[in-house]
Parts: sequence; C-alpha cells; structure tokens
Amino acid sequence: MATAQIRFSAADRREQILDVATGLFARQGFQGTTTRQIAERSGVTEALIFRHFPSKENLYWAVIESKMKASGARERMQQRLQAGGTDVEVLSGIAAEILERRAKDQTLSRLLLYSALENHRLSHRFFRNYVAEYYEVLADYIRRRIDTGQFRPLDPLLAARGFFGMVIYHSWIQELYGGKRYQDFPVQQVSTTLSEVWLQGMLSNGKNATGRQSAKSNNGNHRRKQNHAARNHSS
Amino acid sequence: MATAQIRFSAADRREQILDVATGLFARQGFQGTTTRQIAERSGVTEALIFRHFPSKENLYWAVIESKMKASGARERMQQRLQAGGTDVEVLSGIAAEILERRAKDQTLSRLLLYSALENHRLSHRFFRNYVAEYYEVLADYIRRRIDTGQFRPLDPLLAARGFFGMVIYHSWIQELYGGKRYQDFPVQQVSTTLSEVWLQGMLSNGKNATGRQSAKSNNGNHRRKQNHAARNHSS
DNA sequence: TTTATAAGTAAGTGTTTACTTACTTAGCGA
DNA sequence: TCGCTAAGTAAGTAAACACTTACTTATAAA
Repeated sequence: MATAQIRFSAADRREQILDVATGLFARQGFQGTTTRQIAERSGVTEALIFRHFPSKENLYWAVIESKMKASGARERMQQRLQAGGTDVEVLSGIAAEILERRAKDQTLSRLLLYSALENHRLSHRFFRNYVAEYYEVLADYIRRRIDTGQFRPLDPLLAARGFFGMVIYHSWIQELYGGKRYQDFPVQQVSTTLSEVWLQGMLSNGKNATGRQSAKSNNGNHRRKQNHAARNHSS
Repeated sequence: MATAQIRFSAADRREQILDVATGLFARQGFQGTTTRQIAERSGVTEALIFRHFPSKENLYWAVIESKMKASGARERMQQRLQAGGTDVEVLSGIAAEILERRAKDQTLSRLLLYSALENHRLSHRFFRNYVAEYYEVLADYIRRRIDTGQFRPLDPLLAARGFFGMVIYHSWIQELYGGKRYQDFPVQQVSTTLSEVWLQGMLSNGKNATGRQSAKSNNGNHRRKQNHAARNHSS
C-alpha cells in the first residue's frame, strides 16, 4: 500500500541498480558496500540484484565502465584547447571546469581513487584507457608550444602532470580532506593563480629561474641571478 | 616444534601487532582488513589482539596516530629551507625527498588516503593536525619571498599547494595508478623539472605571463588585464 | 480471456565477521 | 621450588556477508 507496486522493465531496473550502486561504491568503496544496502536503496530484494548482475564484483565493474564512458572530459578539454583565446584564459578555463565539476560531484574521482587503492591490478587498465589519454591531450598542446619555442623544452607529459597535479591535488585537499572548512578558496582565484604560475613557469623567456637554457644537465653551482626588477617592499 | 615458543612482553607484542596492522590497513584499508589476518600475521590468536586493543577501530586509530608522530617530514623540510642554497636547489631537494620516500614506502600516503575516503570525519582532524602544518612551513617561506619582492604576490598557501600538488600528484600517478609501468621518470628529472617550472612561475620579473603585478586583494571581479607580453599564437 | 514470460520475492545456504569466555602455561621473584 | 601474575589460547558467540532456490505475480501478446 505504501509502495505503489509497479514493475520496471529489465533495462530500467538494471540502470536504477547501477545508479544506486555507483553512489554507494563511490562513498564507501567496494569492500565497504554490501549487496543488502544496494538492494534496500533500490527498493528490491537482493535476489533481484543477482538476477541483473552475476556477482557483486561484476556489478562493480559495470559501475566503473559506465562512469568511464559517461565523462567526456577529454573531449571537452580538447575543445577548449582548440577554441583559442590566450593561453592563460584557456588553461584557467580548464582548471575552473575541473574544480567546479569536482566540487559538485565527487563520485568519479572517488571511484577512481577507491579502485586504485583497493584493486591496483584492474585500476591500471582504468588509468591507461581513460586517464592517460586525458593527459596526452594537454601534452600534445605543450609539445606544439615547445616546438614553436614558446615553452621551455621539458618533457610534455611531465609538464602536463604538473598542471593537473596543481589543480586536482588542490581539489582533493578541499573536498576529500576537508580543507574547504579550513580555508575555502573561490574557484576563480584558484584556477587563475595556478594557471598563471604554471604558464609563466613554462615560458621560455631569456631570464628564467636558473639561467640554464638547455636543461638537460642540472648544474646548480651558479647562484640564481637576482632580478633587478624584483621589487622589495619588505614590510 | 616449528615455532620456538617464546613470550613477548606486553609492550613488545603491542608494538608488533601495531606494525602488522599498519601494513595491512595501508594495503587493504580498514574495511578490507580482518582481525583474523592481523592475528595470523602476528603469529597469535585474535583474542590476544583484543587484549591489547579494545576494538578493531581502536587499533586503527592507534596505527594512524603512531604513523602521524613518526614521520618528521615537517622538521626535515624546515631544515632544508633554512639550510640555504639556491631556491631551485632547495625545492628540488624537497621534491626529490618526497618522491623517493613515497617510492620506497607508500604506507603513510595510503593510510591517509584510505582514512580520507573511508571516514572523512576523523581524517579531517588528521589533516588539520598533521598535513596542514606541513604546507604552512612552505607557505611561510613563500610569504618571505613575496615580502622581499622576489615572488609574485599570490596567496602563499595556494602557491604551496601548487608545488606539493605537482610533486605528490605525480607520485600518486606513478605508484598508485601504475603510471610507473606506463613511463618511469627518474626522480632527478621530475624533481628539478617541476621545481623549475613552479619557481619560475612564482618569480616576479617584469615580463610575467599576465602582467598583473599588484594582486594583494584577490577580487576576481575586474577581469585580468591582458598583457601585450602574453603571446597567444592560437594555431 | 487465456497463457507464456519476465519481474520480483521469502526464506533460506554456508561462510566470515568482530569480539568473548573460560581456560592453560610460561617465567620471574621470593 | 613454589606460586602468582601476565601471556597466550581453544572454542565458542550472534550478526552480517555474498549468493541461491523455489516460489509468486504482474503484464502484454495471442
């Protein structure tokens, strides 16, 4: 009486279970989530779960795979990189999107983290098929800038990781470790600041941090030349 | 016969159990580790575990707390920052130490991540008492550089997170997601490259990426003025 | 209206879980 | 050497676990 008994089609029910399981696995991990919880939240019995998915593990991978395909983050970034605008505009736009998406919905990043911690074997495939490609898009962008001499000749993949590292790590600290309560930075400030730092760090102007131009060997024996333009308004 | 039966003192046994539990919790998380596993690997029965620790959860927090105190990472970084040398030397030294330690032993970082994912309430305290202080040390260093005019006037805490983000995120990808197998970067290259990028990005030379010089207040309401020096060759 | 089929369930299965109780034994001080 | 204390265990407990079996019922095509 309380529950109007309607029957879902198999496809609809499958998707509903998948949705419920996604939320639970993201919040509690594979080990921390029980099939009973999934059933309860789906409003069905456990038996039905096992009719749609042969095992809990199978359901887990169905969740991961569906999230993998749904994202489209790579395509959106590719568009931003091709759309034009100044470098700092494009980069801080990408950073802002990452930060905003993660602030709104952590399921994808939590699933990825949990799967990496709980089951490193299969998460490697996840990483290779999904995350690595994402970096490659920015790495290509960097490679072109290096070829035209605008960026310093550094490893493009490493440089790309540096950019994402700044942004994503900040987001983790805010959302995961509760840094948000400690100090909540506005997205605009974070994305522009980090993008500016990274971008200026990548540029190949005559006066760089070390005076070293071809950075193959790291001979740090000569001191950093103090820039005369550096104002010192010491308080 | 096989096992020479010797008795540990209570203190020794407690520490041994703590050691075993640390490894297991780091690898498998709280939910993924059973008291039976801990007992077996310690060579005792479960009952003894519960004589030393009133509950599994209590044992877990004993593990976290002991790891928290043992690290000493903050002190070591503080020493490096005070010891002198060029900025890039100091920073890449810090980066290299982080990367090397993490490559050798992931227990601390895995414990931290697991605790953040599994139990966000208590991991916030962990973060506040331990990790936040760590950032604060570098933030102080940055603040001084800003005051003397060497660094651009950016939020010091945000800039510090940017640096650690580059380094720690790279380490996560290498160790956690198996990026190491994908492409293994030597520690020296990573630490110097990332440090150089970050450092040059922080320097306040005349020609920076955006042209914004006085950014004490982070009011993002007026749009970043586009500098003529900022090249945008949109391809 | 009948009926085949697919959606759904009640009530289990054996196993594993964190934790307990009642007992045994090693080892050290007297 | 004797006896007490602390180290350690065997054998449980109830609850929770993933998963199964045997059954019921809604629904749409004939």
